[in-house]
Amino acid sequence: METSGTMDVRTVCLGMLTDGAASGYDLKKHFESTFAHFFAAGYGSIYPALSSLCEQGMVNCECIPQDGKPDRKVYHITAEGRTFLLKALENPTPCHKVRSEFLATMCFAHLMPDAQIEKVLDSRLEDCAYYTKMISEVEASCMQDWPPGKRFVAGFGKAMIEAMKTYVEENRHLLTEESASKSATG
Amino acid sequence: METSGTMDVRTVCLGMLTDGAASGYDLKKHFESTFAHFFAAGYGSIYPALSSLCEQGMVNCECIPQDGKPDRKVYHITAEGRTFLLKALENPTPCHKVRSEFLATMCFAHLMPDAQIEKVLDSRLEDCAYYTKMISEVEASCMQDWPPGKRFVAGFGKAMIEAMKTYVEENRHLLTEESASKSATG
DNA sequence: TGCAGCATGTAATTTGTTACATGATTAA
DNA sequence: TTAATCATGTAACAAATTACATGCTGCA
Repeated sequence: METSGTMDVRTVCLGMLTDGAASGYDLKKHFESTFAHFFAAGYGSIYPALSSLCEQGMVNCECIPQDGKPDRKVYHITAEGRTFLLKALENPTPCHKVRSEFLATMCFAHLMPDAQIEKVLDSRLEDCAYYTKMISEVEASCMQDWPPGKRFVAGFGKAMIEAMKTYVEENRHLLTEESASKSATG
Repeated sequence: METSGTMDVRTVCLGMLTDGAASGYDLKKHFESTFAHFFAAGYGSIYPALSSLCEQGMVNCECIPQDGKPDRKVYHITAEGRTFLLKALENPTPCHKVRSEFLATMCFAHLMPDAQIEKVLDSRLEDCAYYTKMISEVEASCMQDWPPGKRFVAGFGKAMIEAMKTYVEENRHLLTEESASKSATG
């Protein structure tokens, strides 16, 4: 039985190309903006992904010569590519995985000095602020062009980041000595 | 310059052993319960991690013979292991990564039939329910033994999952034809 | 003078997943 | 009798990260 595919870097690149032809460099920008909060990919996976899609006829490559720079390679999705993408989208239970070294670290907060814990929490809040700002910016610049799915996804990101920020702010006191002595004496 | 380590499977296993000696099989249970919402690891990474920690003197292995079953190998953290763990915890900016094939799929919802979108959303809510229940159960059974960090982490998981559930329930209507025709006619 | 941006790619390495391999005990 | 739990591990594979490699343009 042939199962429906997974949304790996290849397939996400293919999906991005349904919005219009683009180069690997262009796709990287999407991974750094709209997709940044839930799907990471660097040139080291994007370029091989596009080559492989090309070999398999999922995309066509248009080489645009440039002076000085390497040829700009603009990829267009093909009919086969669309079919393949639709198949990948058929998976009824796509995963949503979290891999958090932050939480793994906080599990052992009792082994850390308070100042160190505070730094870790502050850096997490900075990260939240970064993503919140970034999503708001991309929304402001191009949300009107987006299909409903992308709006849903951007809103999802904002909601999750906001929840993270709120939780960290409201519960960080649980992690420090101050609170330990308070609960011991209070 | 020697940078502070990362919280990979090895290091998380080492951290788990600060709670008391345990076997690979025991650690797997932690990965399936308390750590499940933010750190995945299977036997294929746990056993090699423990072997490698043993070789490097981070842990000692106590072999307990059993009838029928293979020897139970119980690992104890050593002083060097503790030093190494503390070093790993020094990273002031531990990452929190999301890899979501669910959101990647929803980006292309406009290419999917409504029924398919609904299935994907329902499966996501089921996943939320699973994690919520699981965290509540482990909290009920052993939260009193936990250091504050673990309580913080469990609460974090519940808050994030709750936020996800709420967002999906309140915004799923944005993704279907029904809403598209409503907004076109309304 | 130097850095950021444009623009591509490969190769080595790291990391983790999946499948394979074994086999007793116990409860439904 | 059949599935789950206990209990370990390896080998092949997949996937992605990092470092390497090149080189022009334009801004500060």
